[in-house]
Amino acid sequence: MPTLVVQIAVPSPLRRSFDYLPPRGGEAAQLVPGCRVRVPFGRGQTVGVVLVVASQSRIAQTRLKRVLEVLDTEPLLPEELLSLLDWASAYYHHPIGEVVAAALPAALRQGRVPRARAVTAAPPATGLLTETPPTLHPPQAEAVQAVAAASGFQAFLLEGVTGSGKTEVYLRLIERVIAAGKQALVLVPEIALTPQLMERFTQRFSVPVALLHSGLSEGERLHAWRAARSGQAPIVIGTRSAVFTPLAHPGLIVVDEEHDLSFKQQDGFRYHARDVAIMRAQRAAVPVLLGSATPSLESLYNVRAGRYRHLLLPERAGRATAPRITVLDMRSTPAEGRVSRPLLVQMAATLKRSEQILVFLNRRGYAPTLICNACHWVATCERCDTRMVLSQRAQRLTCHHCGARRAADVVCPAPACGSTALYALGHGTERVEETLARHFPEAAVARMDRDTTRAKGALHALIEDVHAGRSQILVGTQMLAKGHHFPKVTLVGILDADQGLYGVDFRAPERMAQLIVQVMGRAGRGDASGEVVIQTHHPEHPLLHLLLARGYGAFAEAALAERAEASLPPYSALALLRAEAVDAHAPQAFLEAARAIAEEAGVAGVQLLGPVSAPMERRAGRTRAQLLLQAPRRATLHRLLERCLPHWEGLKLARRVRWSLDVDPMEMA
DNA sequence: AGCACGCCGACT
DNA sequence: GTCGGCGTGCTC
Repeated sequence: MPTLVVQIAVPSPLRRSFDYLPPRGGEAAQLVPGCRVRVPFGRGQTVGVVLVVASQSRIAQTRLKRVLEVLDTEPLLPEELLSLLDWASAYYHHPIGEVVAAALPAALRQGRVPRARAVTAAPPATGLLTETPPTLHPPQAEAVQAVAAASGFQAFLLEGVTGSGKTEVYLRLIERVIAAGKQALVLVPEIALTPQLMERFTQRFSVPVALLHSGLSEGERLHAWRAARSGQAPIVIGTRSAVFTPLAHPGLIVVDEEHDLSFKQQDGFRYHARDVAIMRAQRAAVPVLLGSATPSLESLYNVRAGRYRHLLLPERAGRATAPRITVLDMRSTPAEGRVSRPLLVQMAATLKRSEQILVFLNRRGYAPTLICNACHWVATCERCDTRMVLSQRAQRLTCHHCGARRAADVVCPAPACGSTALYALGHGTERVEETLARHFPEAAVARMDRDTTRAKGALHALIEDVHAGRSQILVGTQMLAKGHHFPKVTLVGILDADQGLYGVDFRAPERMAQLIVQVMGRAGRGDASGEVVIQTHHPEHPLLHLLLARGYGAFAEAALAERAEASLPPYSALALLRAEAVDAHAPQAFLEAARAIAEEAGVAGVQLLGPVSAPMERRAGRTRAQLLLQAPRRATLHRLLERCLPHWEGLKLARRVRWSLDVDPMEMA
């Protein structure tokens, strides 16, 4: 009988699996891929997941240790999911142990044996539906038909503005999936959007819905995870990490708001849940539906390349008219604070009609700068290359990058100044709220940003106040733009439409366009037609122009042409090697060594850009630098990364910095 | 990443 | 004479 060797994913930052001998006794038959095992590792023990049972190892037999215990009688992670995790580990060049860990609730990661829990039998409903679905309009019916007709894997991009009925398309498809005895996995960008979707689903269907997001307790998470894995929950809704939830009978994957940046994990295992969802659907041989009013340029590119099928939902017929748009050139428009006079006039008229207003500004706090009038000293963060943001009626300074906070200065601390003429420069949501409250004393002004929604239930309370008419004006950051439906809002003001447009990030125009379109979708959802006021300092920007004159499709077309011209994604593949350290020179030194290794790797066609300082060089007391790797073809880039990583890891300098590799970076900062 | 081993300064 | 600093190496 040949000796078996078990390859195991062990939770460690090492980019490899570990080989073990089967346990003593007759447990070998239980060593099925996807089962958890307890193994000796280093000094102690740890819990790993069986990846492969092989006949031999590259490690000398004598060095192999034995599996101590098999924790599961059947695989916790099905084959389909293991293969996906393996792909993700290779694609994102992230350690398999950490990737596998991302697919398990903490309780199971720690080796707890799942106890069969008494299943509370759902009150057996007579049918699948608890409400009668509305009639589909023809484009919706066509979309449903197209996806339902897919046999096996096929990717669809469902494009439709707010109110065009994307969710109804999801519901109809899910209905079919459930009727066929299968499960639907629905991914949403944020926790805040899960209750709304949950409500739509529980209103429509009389089946259990498993909800997975970061706000759950460990117990709740485990429960939902098991309901998904067992097939007991035909509908699984979740944020990013839910893309790795095992499903007994996968039937459909939906990625709602597919363009949203929250799908990209920004630390550790930097995967993009939308892209992982595509790969998962392929492995599970099920259709995948990406929905958005403002599809990412990547997805539109995939439509062009014939990889995705484009399903378009035109604006719904019932809607009065598209919102009327006014663009204001802020270089020549009088304003009160950040709010232009024409917008104030429109606001007054809207309030008079007892309608509601959203005011959007992507900057929280009172003012982004506290400055001395006498010597021009500016309050900066000690640990970051940034200014402290003045908050809470000028009482406190906060750094939005490292979280540092202190009392606002009353006297200028600059040597030999001592002036008391310190003033707030610039405008954040808090200050705009103040401006509007002063200008419209009779109206109730509310603010919705990270600061006012931190507390549990605060977001819900704010939304309720708008719905109940207790707030007439709502000032907020981009969280305003996401999915909340306020039927009585007829005016939307965007105070800084062009923010970041001329910055370092090549995705800035795409984000601006998405934001404008999403915010426009908030205006006039009821019977009244809406108005949108866009304030900008760059009304001549060609892409902004195109967006407002001819819509998102024309914008995307032009933006893609620019990307092609500059050989930027999706016309090339990027990876970003980042490094940071308290020692100001270590990151550059590490990246230079990394670059030298990459140059010697002998992979033609990869451009190495840098190392350069990160856009904000110092953050939280660490100096940051980055090296950008760009290749016309993804395969080329991967070949290079595969060759370089073992050498990068082996660098002595690597131990002196915190470094990370970001494949398909979404933010260059 | 942890965690140990290993070789040089301030303490009982 | 020891406790402990973090540089270096290893994890099947």
